[in-house]
Amino acid sequence: MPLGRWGGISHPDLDEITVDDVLRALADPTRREIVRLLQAEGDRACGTFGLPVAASTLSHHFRALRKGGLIRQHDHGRQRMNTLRITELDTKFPGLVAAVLASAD
Amino acid sequence: MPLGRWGGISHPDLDEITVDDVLRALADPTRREIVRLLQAEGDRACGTFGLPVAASTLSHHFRALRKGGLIRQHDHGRQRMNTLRITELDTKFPGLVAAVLASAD
DNA sequence: CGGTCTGTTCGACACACATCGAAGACAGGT
DNA sequence: ACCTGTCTTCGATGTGTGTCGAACAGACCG
Repeated sequence: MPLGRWGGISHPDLDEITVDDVLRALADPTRREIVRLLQAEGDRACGTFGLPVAASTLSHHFRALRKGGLIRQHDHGRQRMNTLRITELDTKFPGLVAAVLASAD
Repeated sequence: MPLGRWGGISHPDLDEITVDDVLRALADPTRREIVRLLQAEGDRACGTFGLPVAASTLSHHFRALRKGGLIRQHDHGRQRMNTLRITELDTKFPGLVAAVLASAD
């Protein structure tokens, strides 16, 4: 009996997040694009990014961002909302995310 | 007839360096350590980092850093010197490398 | 020239990862 | 109850990458 959208989404504490986590998460262009859109236009559901990848791939990227501490997720009806943890992250890695976001791909 | 240390080491122009190159290069802890030591203690030869990896692995990492635009190399006698391209990089990706270097692993 | 030191190249290997389609889980609406 | 819309999980696949040892190239020194 496989489980569907389960788990009460788990987010790492700020203390647990390493620079390695963050850099590995940001080392993918699709994920950087997600983070950029979140910063530019605010919170949004997983399906509302117009990215040229399959839904399952998208899901994989969102998990990577969540485990890397880049985003926070919470369910809202049938959609899953994403929020940038940029303020938190900036206290631990000052300027890191901002510098990446400022750099066009 | 394999070639040895050949090629007149090739470095990418600043224009060619993408944020993807830089982030992929910095996404490895060994390479981050190399960059940190270069920033902290200045230019040095490949063999003078006390890193727990084989020489061939080291060589692989230096090439990754060079192709990613992070360092510049030039031969000096039998050793190869490494220089951080931090000033150059900072004009293109302001604060990026500094933010990474400021974050302890 | 022969030996040594430094660093690179070459395979080979294991593992991580981006990608996809198919199937499943849940929430809402009809 | 059923269908639909949204997202996740699973399994498979291809590609990338970190690691190593062995062999090689070139510089220096005796």
